[in-house]
Amino acid sequence: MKQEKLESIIEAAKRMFARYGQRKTSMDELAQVARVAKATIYSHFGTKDKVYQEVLYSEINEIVEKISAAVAKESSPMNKLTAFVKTKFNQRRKALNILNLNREGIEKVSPLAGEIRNQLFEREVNIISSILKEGVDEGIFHINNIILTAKAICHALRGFELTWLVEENEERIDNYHDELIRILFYGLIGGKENIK
Amino acid sequence: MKQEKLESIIEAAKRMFARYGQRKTSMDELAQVARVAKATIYSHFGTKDKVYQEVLYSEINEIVEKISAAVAKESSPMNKLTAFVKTKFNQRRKALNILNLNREGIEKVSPLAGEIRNQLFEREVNIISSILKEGVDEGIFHINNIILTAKAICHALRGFELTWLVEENEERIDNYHDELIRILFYGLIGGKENIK
Amino acid sequence: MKQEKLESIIEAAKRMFARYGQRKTSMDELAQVARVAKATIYSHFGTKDKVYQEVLYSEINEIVEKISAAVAKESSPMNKLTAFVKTKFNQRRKALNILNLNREGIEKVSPLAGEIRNQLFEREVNIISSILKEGVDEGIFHINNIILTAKAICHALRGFELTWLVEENEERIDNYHDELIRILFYGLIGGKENIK
Amino acid sequence: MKQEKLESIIEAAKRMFARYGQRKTSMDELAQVARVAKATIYSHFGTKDKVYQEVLYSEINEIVEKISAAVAKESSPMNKLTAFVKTKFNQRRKALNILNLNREGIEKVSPLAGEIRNQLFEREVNIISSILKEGVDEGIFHINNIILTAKAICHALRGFELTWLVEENEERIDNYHDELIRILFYGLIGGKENIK
DNA sequence: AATGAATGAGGATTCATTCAT
DNA sequence: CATGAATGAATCCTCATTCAT
Repeated sequence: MKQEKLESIIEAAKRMFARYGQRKTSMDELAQVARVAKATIYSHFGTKDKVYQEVLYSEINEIVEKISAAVAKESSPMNKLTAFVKTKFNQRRKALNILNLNREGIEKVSPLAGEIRNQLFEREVNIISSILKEGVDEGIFHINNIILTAKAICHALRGFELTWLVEENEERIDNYHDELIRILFYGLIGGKENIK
Repeated sequence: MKQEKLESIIEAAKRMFARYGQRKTSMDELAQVARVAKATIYSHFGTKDKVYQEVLYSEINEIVEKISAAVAKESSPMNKLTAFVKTKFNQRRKALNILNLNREGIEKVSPLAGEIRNQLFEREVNIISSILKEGVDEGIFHINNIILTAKAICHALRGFELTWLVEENEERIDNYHDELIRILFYGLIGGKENIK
Repeated sequence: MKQEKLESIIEAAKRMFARYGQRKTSMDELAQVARVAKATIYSHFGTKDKVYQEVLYSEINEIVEKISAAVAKESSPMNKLTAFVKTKFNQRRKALNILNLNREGIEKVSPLAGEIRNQLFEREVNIISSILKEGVDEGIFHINNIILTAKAICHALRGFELTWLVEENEERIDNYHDELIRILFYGLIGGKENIK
Repeated sequence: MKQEKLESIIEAAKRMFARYGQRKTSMDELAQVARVAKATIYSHFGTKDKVYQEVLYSEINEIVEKISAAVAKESSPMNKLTAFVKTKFNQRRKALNILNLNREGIEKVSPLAGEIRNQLFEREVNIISSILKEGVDEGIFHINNIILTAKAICHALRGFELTWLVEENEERIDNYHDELIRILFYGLIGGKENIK
């Protein structure tokens, strides 16, 4: 397929899936927006679901890349963790579909989509684990089970994803994140008078 | 409408929406399962969405009731917080539709559903705020902005909801929760050597 | 469903399936011809195939009825056999779809259709068997295996069905039938000088 | 076109048309099975129907050849007739598409296909006619109108073709054929006590 | 000659909703 | 109040065929 058309389809799919979700995005409209015949999309992707998956894969790769890069720039575990959270949340606009995965059915919409989502989760857990281990080795973090803690943090962070598209006020969201980071580091008991 | 039929409809709706989601539950099937004519549902609820909302309202009321009761039983803020988390997650089987709201589209599925969901969120934030305030007053918790912290915690907890239906292993989920609670209290830096 | 619309659908289906075959008859056109909404057909029949089967059943019942009646009118086995053949072939215009079953795919088009077709075959075999038995009892026919002979005759008669729609000249077809009947009674060796 | 590719296409077409019928065999699949680009088939054959016809021609030629050879081997008219029937039915596996022509639409599938089919019919009638004439000349067969009788026999034989692919039990089919041959020779009245 | 790409024209089926009885 | 019947609007997908290279 000509690169031009293929990109047009993917681009349109990214936008439309993001805005309307997998279910509500019809192949008719997608073809219209991509300025391509519907059958052209089918000749290349075969299924609506395949198009969706393609978009998803592209997004999680981009996210992980950006996060990894941001984390690598920092030297202390605490800063790395902060960088992780900040970067993850700043990627929100470029990964609207992964987000929607939280808002639309997962297995119900696309069986493979759940798997893709889990892939992202695993990779995030790996990065967090590395950071935590580093912190433990340096004597900064005090954790018994690193993997478990990493997963708990990733689960918790996922909760914020849900807010991204609903809450309009960016500043307020950032405040939540700051607060979450403080809790992560110092807990409700340790206090946060030393932070920032 | 006869009480009997109405209950049959609601009950069927709860089960089917929970299992298939709003979108994938057709009014045809719903009527069939409820042993009622489709038009009967319409004559009473008017819209598929209205049926859905009725189910959601019923569920969030039940959840908040249970959580409030569990929290009231405890005396220390720390135990109250723990009770909150445990109870919230134990309600999962009785509130499958609220859960699905995280997994299916929100506004995309039902405009009002998002509002209902937010209602639950607000009520949870209120409960958490009360607990935090109590802890601050007693000098146990060290927090600057209580509301902000409460919201951050609620957001974080929401992340775990997503896991409920996917993860099969209950025990593992409980471990995550324990770990999260520890982090909430002591943070990554404070350690958790004093807990449990 | 109102009798009126239902009949309109069945009638249109009979005509269209007969003319275009199951595959080439689109539900869109069928609905249009029946002056009914496409969904109306689906609400009653559920599937294109179900509509087809309904038509088929109706036709084989009519055929068997007519044949049975015609056979019952005759007294001698030879005349009964002749009546069978003549009547069967005169029903052709009223059972175009059963005919088409020979010309379109059977299992390939509709799994059940093959079964329905076989049903007709079985009933025809039964009628022929009765006639043959009568003839044998009266000492007119000389046959070892009645069932086998009945089936062979029915198979052979089926071959003529294929011609019905292709051959235009009715008279010529009738000649073939006369010839076939003579062969059936006297064979190639016995000659036919005594007949008619 | 390279001989290799052309043969690959024809061979694949024979198999696929035989198994799925003209309609259900898509050019996409055919190209895939033949390991050729779809457009390659079109550049050579022009139309799906042309491919089909090519296959049909090839098959009827083979059938007639085999039948003629088998008939030529026998000397008595009765044995020739028997050889005709046996050989015709033994060719069934090598001429699946001609068979399918009885099971799929004819004109509806391919306008020319009907003609090709008739060609086979005519050639079969010619062979039978020759045999019958020989029998009449030798005083063995007693027939008034040879052509008519030949056609009637061919029509009847066609009825058995339909059974070939449905009935699984070969032995049972052979019994029907024996029975048919007996009827052809001796009729229902003449009896068959002298046969075999 | 061979092909990858593109497409127009359907085609079956689903579904929320309305309405006369 | 309850319902059987009817429907318009979508929706995903298939396929024979064309065409530039």
